[in-house]
Amino acid sequence: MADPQHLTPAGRRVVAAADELFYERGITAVGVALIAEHSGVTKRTLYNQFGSKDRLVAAYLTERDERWRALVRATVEACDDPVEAVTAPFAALRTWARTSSRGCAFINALAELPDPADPARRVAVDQKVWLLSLFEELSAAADRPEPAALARQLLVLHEGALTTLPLPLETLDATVDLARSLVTAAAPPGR
Amino acid sequence: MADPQHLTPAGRRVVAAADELFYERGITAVGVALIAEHSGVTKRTLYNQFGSKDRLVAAYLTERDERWRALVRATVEACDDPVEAVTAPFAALRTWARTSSRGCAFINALAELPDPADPARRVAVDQKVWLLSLFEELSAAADRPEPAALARQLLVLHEGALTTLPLPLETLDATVDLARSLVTAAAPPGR
DNA sequence: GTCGATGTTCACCGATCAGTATACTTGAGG
DNA sequence: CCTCAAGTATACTGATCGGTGAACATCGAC
Repeated sequence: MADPQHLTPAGRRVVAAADELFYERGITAVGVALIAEHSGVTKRTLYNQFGSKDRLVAAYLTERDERWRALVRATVEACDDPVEAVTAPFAALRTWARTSSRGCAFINALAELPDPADPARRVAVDQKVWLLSLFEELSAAADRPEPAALARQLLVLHEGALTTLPLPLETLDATVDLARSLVTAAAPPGR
Repeated sequence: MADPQHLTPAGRRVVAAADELFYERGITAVGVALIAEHSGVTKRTLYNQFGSKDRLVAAYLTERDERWRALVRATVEACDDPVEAVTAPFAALRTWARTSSRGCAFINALAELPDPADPARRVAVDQKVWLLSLFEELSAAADRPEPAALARQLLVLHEGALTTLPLPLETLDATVDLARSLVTAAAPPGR
C-alpha cells in the first residue's frame, strides 16, 4: 500500500497533501481531516486507501525517500569524473534545499515518533543507511583509500548541512567545499 | 519565568519531568497532564507556575541549554592547550551523548514547532548561534587562520554527529577525529 | 494572629483527535 | 443492462487535548 504505483488518483493526491503538510507543520500537529481537506478528498476515502494515520505517515516518508534517491542517482550519473561523483549528493542537496527549508524530513520524523516499533522509523533509518553505503560505493569507485571511513565523514557532513538548513547560518556552501577537499585530499594509493 | 532560579520547588520538579518526557517522547506527543503526574504536582500548580504549555516548553529548552553550556564551558576550561580547547565541545558531546540517545533536543524542537513566532524557536536558534561563535572564539584564541570559516565547518560536523546519534551508525568517534585533524591542519600563520 | 504565597482537590469547558457507520453517486468494463 | 470499484456526504463515537474555576490546606513572615 506504500507503493505509489498501486495508488488510485485520489490516493496520490492524499500523499501529495501529506507530503506538504507533514513536512511544513509536523506529523503530530497535522490531523487527517486537514490532509483530506487539502487533497480534495473525503476522510473516508483516505482511510479506505491507507487504513490508518501511521500507514499514511509511512507512505509519505517512502514517497519522499524515493524522490530524494531519484534526484541523487540522477546527479551522480550526470558526473563524468568519478571523484566529482563522490560529492554529487551534496550537489543534490543544494537543489533539494530550494524546496526544503525545514530540515530533513526523516530526522524530523525520528524526533516526533520515538516508538522504536513505528514502521515510519524503518523508512527513516534505511534512508541514512542507504546514503552511507552510497558514499562508500562512490568512494571505492573513485579509488579512495579507506572508503568506509571517508563515507562516514561525508555522511556526518551531509547530515550537519541538512539539519542546520532551517537555521539562519548559511552553512551549505562551506560544507560542500569541505566535503570536496576531504575527497580530493584522500589521494588514490600507490601514486 | 523561564529562569530556574526564580522557580519554586514544585516548578523545578515540573521542569525536570518536562525535560525527560519532552525529550524522550516528543513535545507534541506529551500532554501537560502527564508531566504533572510525573512531577507529583497538580495540573493547576503547573499552570500557576508556567501559564501555558508554550512557556513550559521554552523553560524546558532553556534549562537544557544552560546545562549544555555549563558542560561545554567546564570542558573548555579543563583544557591547557588552546588548540585542544577548540575541539572541547566534541569531547563534551561524547559525555552528553551518554544520556541523550534521541538526538539534539533543539533540532527536534524546531522540527515540532514550525511557527516562527514560537518563543521556543528563539531558544533553539540562539543555542546554535552561541556554539558557532564559541567555535570562532576558540579558533581565534588558538591562532588559527580564518577562524570564522573553521568555526562553520566545526559546527556542521557537530550538528552532524549530534543528529546521527539516534541512528545505529556509530559516527561519533570518526567525527571527533575529523574535527581534530581540521583544527591541527589549520596551522598558525607565519611560522 | 493574621496574611499572602504555595500548593491541592476535583470538577469542568470547548475543541480536536483518530477512526467508523450508513447511504448515496459515478463511471468504466463485461 | 448490470456490476463493481472508487469516491462522496454526513453524522457519529470515545478519548484526549490545553486550559479554567472555586474552594480548601499549609506554613513561614511580619
